[in-house]
Amino acid sequence: MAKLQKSIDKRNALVKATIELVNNNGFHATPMSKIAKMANVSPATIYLYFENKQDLVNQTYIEVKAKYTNYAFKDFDTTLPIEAGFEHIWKRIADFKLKDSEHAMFLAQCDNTPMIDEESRKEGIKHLQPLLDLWERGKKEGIIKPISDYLLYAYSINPLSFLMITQKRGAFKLDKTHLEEAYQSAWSSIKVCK
Amino acid sequence: MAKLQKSIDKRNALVKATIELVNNNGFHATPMSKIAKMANVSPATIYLYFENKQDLVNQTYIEVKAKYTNYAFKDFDTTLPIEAGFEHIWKRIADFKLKDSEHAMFLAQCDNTPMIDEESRKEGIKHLQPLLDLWERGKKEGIIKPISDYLLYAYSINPLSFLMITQKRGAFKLDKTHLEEAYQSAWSSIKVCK
DNA sequence: AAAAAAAGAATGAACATTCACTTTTTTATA
DNA sequence: TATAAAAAAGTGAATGTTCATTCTTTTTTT
Repeated sequence: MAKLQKSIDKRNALVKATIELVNNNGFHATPMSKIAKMANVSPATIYLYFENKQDLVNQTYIEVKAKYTNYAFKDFDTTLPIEAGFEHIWKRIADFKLKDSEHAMFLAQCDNTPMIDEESRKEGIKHLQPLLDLWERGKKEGIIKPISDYLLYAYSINPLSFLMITQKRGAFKLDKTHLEEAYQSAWSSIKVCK
Repeated sequence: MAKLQKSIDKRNALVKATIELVNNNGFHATPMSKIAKMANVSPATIYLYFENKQDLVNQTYIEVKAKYTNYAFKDFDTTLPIEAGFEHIWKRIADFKLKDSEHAMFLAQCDNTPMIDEESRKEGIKHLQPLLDLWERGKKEGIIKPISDYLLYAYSINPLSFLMITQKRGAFKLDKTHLEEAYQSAWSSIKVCK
């Protein structure tokens, strides 16, 4: 138990260090030695927990992605009406992206780079189902536009990544008002408009 | 003249090779030696045209960004009504992102990575002014939502990057119909809705 | 005392950049 | 216009560094 405990702590420290360094320097400039130093561990120790650097990054990605989707769909009530259900999920995702920007930033970087194995990427996408189901239902009820899920995602969810990155760069700050405006834009873009 | 000609060819070949390799392998896995090989040039020659790797990447970024905005605003008529003007720009941007996906992909990767100097990044943003002017006018006329330009961009333009990447990964194909749907979503998200 | 975990130092490969030399182009002179 | 000296462009092979990974030894746990 003590042994396991200790191990998990080190593993977590390594994952945390990876996220932090990749966020600040990019994958191309985060050597194993720095990861080890930041996690207070010898470089050799990393290899007790991970096969190699790629494995470390893949596992980190999968872990962060899971944290993201868990947060997004926590307490989601599938019986909610479409708009309320969407608003709930949207606001939780917004919350995650803007408050936990360390993790969100890491995901954004992974999602736009050939840094992650295709396999791990697929692993990470799996958990979006509840949102897809909601959209499916919304299309049937004539509330959501009958268009590809990729389009719905691109317009209603993905903009949050851009806003998060922009905010992180200090170009502007997303406050409560902006957030409500953003939500309205997201909803306008996918709802059926008369 | 002959001399200049030759130089520009090599320089272009280097820039082109950089784009291609960074697209396929990521910045972290494109060594100068490969860039040189792909451009049919000795590694040492790169340093006749660029200070170092960072400089090569920065210059490539600025060049591609300029190509993008030039394309987007070519023949733009500032006297067009708001919606028609927006549609024109939007469709040109869509055209660029989907048809010239090599360049668009490179920009997407640069925009989400600490791969580019902050200075070069600023250099690249400068040329978006015509769109911002259009929005300004649209807000005054009560046609465009009176919200931050960052929000307008996030919802009406940025989704195209996501769609381009998704398409590049082979997950789905953006055809004519999708494109019209995408435009409608973009416009719905920023227009004032009664 | 044996096994597991961890460490620091070593290894070898890959890399960005520079060096010393060669080829090509330009310029100046006849 | 032809030619030779000078300059520029280009090269392949070093150079020194950085890095991922492994090896050997030490420390901790069982």
